[in-house]
Amino acid sequence: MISPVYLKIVEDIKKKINSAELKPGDAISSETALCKEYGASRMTVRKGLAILVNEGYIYSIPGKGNFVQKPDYDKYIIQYNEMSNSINTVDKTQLLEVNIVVPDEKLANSLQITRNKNVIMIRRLFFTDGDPVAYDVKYLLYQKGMPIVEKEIEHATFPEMMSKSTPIFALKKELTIYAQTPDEEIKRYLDIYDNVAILVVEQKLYNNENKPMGLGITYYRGDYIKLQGITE
Amino acid sequence: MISPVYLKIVEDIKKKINSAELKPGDAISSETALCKEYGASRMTVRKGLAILVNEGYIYSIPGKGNFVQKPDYDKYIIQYNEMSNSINTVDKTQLLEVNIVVPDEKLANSLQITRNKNVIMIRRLFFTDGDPVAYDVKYLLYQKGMPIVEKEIEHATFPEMMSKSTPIFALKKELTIYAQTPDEEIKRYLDIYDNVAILVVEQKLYNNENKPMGLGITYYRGDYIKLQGITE
DNA sequence: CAGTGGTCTAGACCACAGC
DNA sequence: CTGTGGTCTAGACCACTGC
Repeated sequence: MISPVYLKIVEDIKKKINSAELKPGDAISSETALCKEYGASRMTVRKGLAILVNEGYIYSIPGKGNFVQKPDYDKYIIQYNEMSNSINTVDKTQLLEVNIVVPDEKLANSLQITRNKNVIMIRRLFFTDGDPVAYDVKYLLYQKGMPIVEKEIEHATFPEMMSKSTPIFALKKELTIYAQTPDEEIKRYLDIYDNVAILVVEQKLYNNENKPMGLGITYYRGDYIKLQGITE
Repeated sequence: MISPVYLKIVEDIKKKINSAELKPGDAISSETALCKEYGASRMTVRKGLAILVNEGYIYSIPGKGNFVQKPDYDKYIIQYNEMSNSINTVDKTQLLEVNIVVPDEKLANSLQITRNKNVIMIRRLFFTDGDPVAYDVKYLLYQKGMPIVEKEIEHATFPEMMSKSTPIFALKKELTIYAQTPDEEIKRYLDIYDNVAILVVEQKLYNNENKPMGLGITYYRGDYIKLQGITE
């Protein structure tokens, strides 16, 4: 295997950390020492260390040295949009309603607007293998370029709806996940007769000034849908 | 503001991307062009570009150039352990049972072991403000150095239990989140008389050879607990 | 072939830690 | 003061792309 020197440095130090030869808080050899050890220039050594910093293995204190970082046990990555995640996929959607509504107090608070502003409401049903698996409601602040054509809305995910009017890179999002029992309306939409729990996922979109641009709430049948997160 | 040249380069290019002046797939000025534009050496320019690559703004194709990356809409970060997440905190725990058990078929499959291996089972209750909010069950493969002292177990999170025997950096984890209705046992433990949905979070720990080392299942009262994820 | 990015060097000056 | 990391330069050679 031919590979760059800086990757060799990265691998060696990772091994030492994973095998507990180096423990959190321990100092790494200094950069000049690593230069000698690998017969490399300082920029090459620093390139390797920069990768370790980026991957969360070490951190630097100027004037002191490089040290082993305490890992973040609790950080998970979750791939989610309302129509697909790492386990489930929605294969059919049905548009129930597109309307301009006046927000109630809770919604106005959530979107940080006054109650005299109008909001676009979109209600949809999601299906997998012919079964209704989720009831989806979205509230969007109206903006120029916003899609109000039904064909554009029916199959779009939340960021896709917004990206018509806001540059995609500028969007920040927030997920809130909880469980609740279904009300009568949701039971009707999701064909629920027994006792089934609902997994609720709220998506909130912000623009780059941290102003809320939209709220989406998706009610999944708890016996059909699972979410999954993994560590890096 | 005094700041390094490479950060100036990063900010300038980010601005162009966020304002949609540069769109996904577009080429960035070549490295030599950026050198002239900023009067900087190539290593300095490349340091800036490396940051943009790392943050997911651009990607490189050797021999061709640097290009604007299509952002990953659907990636969320979630901070979770069974006792605290970004919204809720457990302030009291009660150890119900520590025992050696023989796994049933489902558990044996999940841990990829044969049914004649013994497994440590730990059952706990979690409280917030005096109310029982979660019922927690863990199954651990027995290993040398494993804590079987009740005091060590009662307040420990899952990775803490394992880190006594496995280097912490070597642990990979997986979360599965779903909703279900409580069975009688859970209703009893969580003081549930009405119709309350349960938010179930399964944690699975793997060592660095991707061998399962433990399974944890936490049953949260749906009316008490929410999880939250954010985009980077 | 010229232009691109990927790796690497052997220096330099700076700010900061700690003695 | 020495040793540390942070920034930066002005070159170099390589492999790859596309004409």
